[in-house]
Amino acid sequence: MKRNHITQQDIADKLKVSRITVSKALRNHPDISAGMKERIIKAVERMGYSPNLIAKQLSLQKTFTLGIVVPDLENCFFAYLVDSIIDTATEHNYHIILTVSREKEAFERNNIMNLIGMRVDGLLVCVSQQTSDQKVFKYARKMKIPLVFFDRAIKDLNFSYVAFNDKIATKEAINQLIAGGYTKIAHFAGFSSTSIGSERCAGYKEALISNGIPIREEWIIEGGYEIDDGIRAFEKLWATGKLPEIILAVNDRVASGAYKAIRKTGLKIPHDIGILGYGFSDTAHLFSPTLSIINQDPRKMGRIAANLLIDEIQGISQNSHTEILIEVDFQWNTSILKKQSILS
Amino acid sequence: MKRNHITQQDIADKLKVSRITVSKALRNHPDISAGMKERIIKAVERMGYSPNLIAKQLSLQKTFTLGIVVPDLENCFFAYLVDSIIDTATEHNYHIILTVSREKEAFERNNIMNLIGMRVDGLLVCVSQQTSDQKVFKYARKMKIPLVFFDRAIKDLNFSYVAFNDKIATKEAINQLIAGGYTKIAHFAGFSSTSIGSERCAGYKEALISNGIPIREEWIIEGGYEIDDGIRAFEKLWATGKLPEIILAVNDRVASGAYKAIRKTGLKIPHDIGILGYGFSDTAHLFSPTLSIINQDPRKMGRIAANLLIDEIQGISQNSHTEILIEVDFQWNTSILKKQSILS
DNA sequence: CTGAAAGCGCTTACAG
DNA sequence: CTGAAAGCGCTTACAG
Repeated sequence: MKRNHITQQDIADKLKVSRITVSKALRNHPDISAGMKERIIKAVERMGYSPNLIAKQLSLQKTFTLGIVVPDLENCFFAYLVDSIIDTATEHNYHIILTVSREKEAFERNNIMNLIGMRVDGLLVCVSQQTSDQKVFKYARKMKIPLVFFDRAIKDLNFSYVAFNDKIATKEAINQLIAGGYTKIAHFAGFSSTSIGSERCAGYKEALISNGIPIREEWIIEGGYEIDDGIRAFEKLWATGKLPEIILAVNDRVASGAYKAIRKTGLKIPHDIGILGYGFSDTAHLFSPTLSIINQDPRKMGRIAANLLIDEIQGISQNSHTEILIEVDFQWNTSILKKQSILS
Repeated sequence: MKRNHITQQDIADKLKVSRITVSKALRNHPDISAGMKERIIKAVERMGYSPNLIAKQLSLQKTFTLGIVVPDLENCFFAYLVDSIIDTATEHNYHIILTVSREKEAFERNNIMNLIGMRVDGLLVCVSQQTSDQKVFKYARKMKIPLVFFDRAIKDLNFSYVAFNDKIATKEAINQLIAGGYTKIAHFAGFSSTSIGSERCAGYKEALISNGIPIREEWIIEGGYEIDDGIRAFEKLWATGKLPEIILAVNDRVASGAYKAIRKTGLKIPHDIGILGYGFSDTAHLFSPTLSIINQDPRKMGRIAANLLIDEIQGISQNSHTEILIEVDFQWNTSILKKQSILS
């Protein structure tokens, strides 16, 4: 199927000038007279000219395109994040080529090589959980392609990265709960083998210890990251017969599972038991009662990562090894009761 | 900042052959001997050659890239949809350039013109709610760029489109509820000015009428599409003192608002009142109890739309004006009680 | 103020 | 089996 695109040459022919004149006029080059520019602009509109950016990119050796690799767009956190990256990129006149790795190392490698082939000006990568081979990243480094990791990073490669300060945020949130009069806090944890799981759990433990509250191992229930894991975790807790005042769930899906399991027993949230999760505002408000969260704002992360990358591309931030840990705030919603001492 | 990319010429120089030989060897052209191919492949790996796809695209006049325009990626429905488009595109070796219109006509136009400038092989567009000017779409048509609308379409332009069959799905779902013994069904509607709002409401009314159930205007509460609209709608309903058995909420956010407002009154879902929403499985299961839905599967829509577009690009489906209405199924989850008559 | 030349990195006929 | 020529649509020095 033949397309109908007009070229600068076509315009030049029509106007009986050289195509260089057209090219210059379109870029508002001082060489060209105002009158000629006007004639050319008119012709461009009349003829429906759309500049071939591919050709422009090839000749400029710059694509004004950023490549993104996310593990999974079905995770709404990443959707918000990508949305925010697109916002920031668009502001700076960059396009976005989006790829998904499905948490598979092979896909990730493929995606990155493809993006390099497309000669993106820079890469924004959240590494898959599987990734162990650093070859493709070393290749990007060798090719001097600016790359910024977000959310998850390979630390020993000296690329810039942006992440949440999970441990500190967790400690801070638990401190607030304790200050609010709570002492019995359980944790539905992820796997200690993942950085998310271990960081969050470490924050939980440290907060308790620093407040002189003994850690009860039976209140740390390692499970996973899905709804069913939250259900199972609560069932396990329920079976012990000793309930905490608060459950800290490792993410919102686990929190949702906890909601379901709690409801089944007839207990009421927040009156009989409170829940705290990690997540972000929009999802938290879908819950009823609204889920209290250690609030990890994906838009903030997206904006920071994209700006960092664009700065590196434009050579503003010279030596590409910046580490940014985003502060996370605690959002106390209706899934946890405020005790009297707090209200006053 | 200078990149370090190797070109075919570099490889040719190293091997003392012509760059055409290299080009042919890389495309596995029969002209080239097996021995030479092997030497070249080796050199490619040793030297870290990554083919410049931009140059390839320019010379082939084909980019193997699809352009997407969605109104908003923060709507998880679109996130799932884009994810599925990427899946399908990747299978067929297409890249994705993703743009977001924020429901703004000007952004949409800009995005499309940019994508055409990037010479995407085809466009996948969900038009913004604002869009009234068809100029940019007529331009795409004139340029013979394959375009497929999804979810929302401009019908009188003869482009292909894929949408959900909202009206029929609604009727079917309500029929099932009625067959299950329910007759008192209220509708928290969107705006009748939007196609989504009017289609769904029309399906609701037709189902009641065809079952001989009178329509009670006070049970059709027009509001909006957000959580707060669901809260307000239930408060209005509650104030009348006459509750239905089931509420049909125009989407999952409105359903979530209804959950909250219902809980506040002390009523229990599903025992005192049941809820049915439009949405998709993953979000529905976050609710507790899980939300019954008229199940609009975004992945299905994404896959169908992408395949349709790719077929048109490859000239398989010749005359680009296919309309596909996706059948929607009813997913009966725990937010609606199954009455005895159904269970048996 | 206008234009001819050379180049970006690839590919596709064509000739030998 | 190998390579020289022309082209994709743009841009950037350079010369007049």
